[in-house]
Amino acid sequence: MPLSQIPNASGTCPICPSHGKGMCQKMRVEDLLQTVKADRAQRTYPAGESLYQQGTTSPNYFVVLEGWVALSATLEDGEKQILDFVLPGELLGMQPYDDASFGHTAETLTTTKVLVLPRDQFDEAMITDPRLMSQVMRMAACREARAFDQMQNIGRRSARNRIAHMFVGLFYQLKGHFPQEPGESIELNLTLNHIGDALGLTNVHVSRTLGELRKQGLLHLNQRRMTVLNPIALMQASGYAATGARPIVSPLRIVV
Amino acid sequence: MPLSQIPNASGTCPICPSHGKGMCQKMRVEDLLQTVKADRAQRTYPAGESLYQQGTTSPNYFVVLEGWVALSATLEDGEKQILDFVLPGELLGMQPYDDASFGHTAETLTTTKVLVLPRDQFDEAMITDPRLMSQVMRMAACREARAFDQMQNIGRRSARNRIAHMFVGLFYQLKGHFPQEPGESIELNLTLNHIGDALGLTNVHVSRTLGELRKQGLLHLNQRRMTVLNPIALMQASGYAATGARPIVSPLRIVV
DNA sequence: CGCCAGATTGATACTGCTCAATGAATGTGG
DNA sequence: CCACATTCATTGAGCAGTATCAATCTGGCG
Repeated sequence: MPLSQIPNASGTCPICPSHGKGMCQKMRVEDLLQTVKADRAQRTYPAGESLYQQGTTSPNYFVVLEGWVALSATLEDGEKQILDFVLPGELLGMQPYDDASFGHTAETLTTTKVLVLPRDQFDEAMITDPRLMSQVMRMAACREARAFDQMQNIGRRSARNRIAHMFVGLFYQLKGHFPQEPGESIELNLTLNHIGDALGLTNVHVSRTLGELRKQGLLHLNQRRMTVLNPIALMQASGYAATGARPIVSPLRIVV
Repeated sequence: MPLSQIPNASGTCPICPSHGKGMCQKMRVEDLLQTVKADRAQRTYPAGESLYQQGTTSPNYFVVLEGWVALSATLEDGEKQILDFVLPGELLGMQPYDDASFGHTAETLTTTKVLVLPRDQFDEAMITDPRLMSQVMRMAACREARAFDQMQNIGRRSARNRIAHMFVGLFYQLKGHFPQEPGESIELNLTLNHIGDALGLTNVHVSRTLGELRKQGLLHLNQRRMTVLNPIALMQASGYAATGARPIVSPLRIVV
């Protein structure tokens, strides 16, 4: 039996390429809690706090239920790199070794509601229920793929194209499709500093480049809302148009 | 029972931070084959071939037994980014969805011996044997961590420091410890182009920067052999000295 | 109203890239 | 074993893209 056909999650998600084949799935929080045999422990964080910090360990996994979380690392010289944005439905806290300390910090960008899952119980549940483990494994593979995508973006694209790529990726994650009509917009809970830290640029340069994109009529960013003006040109700049590749969306989302 | 204590792999590895706690393990190929119920199918590739290619699917997983493999992606404009170097003992071919196509190419840098594992059988084995799956999951988490490390390197360090970081990381993976004595050396099966593609630099700039590092007496690269001249200064430049973090080594290695 | 974080803009410096020429090493066929 | 081709590395000159520093502007909020 292929991993994908393990019957566990209920419902399919309309976004991912494997739509309808049972791979991209939604799991209900209560089903998860039952599998893990854990009580519902929800916690709400204001913007700007950390779920866990670089260099520490945590006895919990977290499921993001609402809000945006950024994974970031601070280097020896104080430079910060944002590694990934985590949107609702994803699981945080996986580690290569049980006692490993985190190599990055998970900080909230908005008010964020998370589900707290004791590590012991969750690990135990994965052993007794391979269906769960296989889904977590897929999620891990997905995160690697997203990290690879980011590496290409940072390493090999111009500032202009980096921004376009990131924005289109987030657009797709949030809306479930590529930008098509002029005027479509998403809410970006990000400052220019966040964008710069994610893309290996300074906030100053992000500002200039956004101005350019604006002037060229590709997109518009104002008050944390990004509006697409010219979807064709934006897709072109993002790099998604040429390859036909799609942004990577987690194969599993955990929902209330 | 913590995931780490699932008894499957035999032997511990002397490298990783969890040494001796049963987490970083070696698994023998014959044990793996027995678990997977697969025949021993080995294949040898000359340097410069691909195990699988970006945009395609593969019905196999691969275990690298000997040689170096690079994971790389080519962008719409032909620019190439090397995403990771895969050394012997690691498993390749995990995917977020069953029918997903690869977002990157796995190409051999040297003559490479790999073990070929049919995807169906391996997936099946992971379901029936959670011990195996848990180890693969850890490996996936490790790969994410390594990707994160690379992102920091590319996004936020100078060319000089990027090179130092990468070389120290590879040194650690190969030798099991940080450079300590002047004169210690490793074989890097890489051209300057490979190094540049991994670090988001041009081969020209890598050449210049290596010249500088040489002149400053940190290290020396010649005929694919990197010799450490000043371990202290090199560690400083690599960023490992300041944070105390260690290069990420896979928690599982599959050996003959 | 005043404060403050975030965004914008300008001037200047620097890092790393491009293009191009040359040199060194490696491989190939005769 | 040599002549040649090919790939890889080095070096120089000039340029492009991004950073830095600093000043100013804007909008939200106590």
